[in-house]
Amino acid sequence: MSNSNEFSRKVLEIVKQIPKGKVTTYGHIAEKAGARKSSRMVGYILNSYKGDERYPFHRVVNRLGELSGKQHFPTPNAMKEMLQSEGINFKDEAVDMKSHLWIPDFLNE
DNA sequence: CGGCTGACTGCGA
DNA sequence: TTCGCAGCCAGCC
Repeated sequence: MSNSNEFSRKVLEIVKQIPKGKVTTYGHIAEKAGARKSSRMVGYILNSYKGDERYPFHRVVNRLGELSGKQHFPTPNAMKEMLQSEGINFKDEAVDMKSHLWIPDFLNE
């Protein structure tokens, strides 16, 4: 299997594991998927799967907690509303990373 | 075939 | 502290 397919498979697998009420970052996903420097590819992959309700893409934010992917949801506020309905707190337009950051766990493939 | 873009990030000036 | 840039690389002209 090609590296790119393997990478996207891992990325999607990790996204599915993000617990409700938590978020993680493109960088952490990329690192766990085996390509630390390809955080940008993570967003690219999510974009190609957007609309697929099997994955909680709204739980992926940038390293500052900003909703950099909100433009890709049906409405501009959809992403923030989904997160808030899961109990996530915001400081302005950014997720409170200090209490909601979830880091992919190596014990939980 | 070549250039540009993008749901990002870390580092150096 | 803020700002620019290289690295990443699959798609779309």
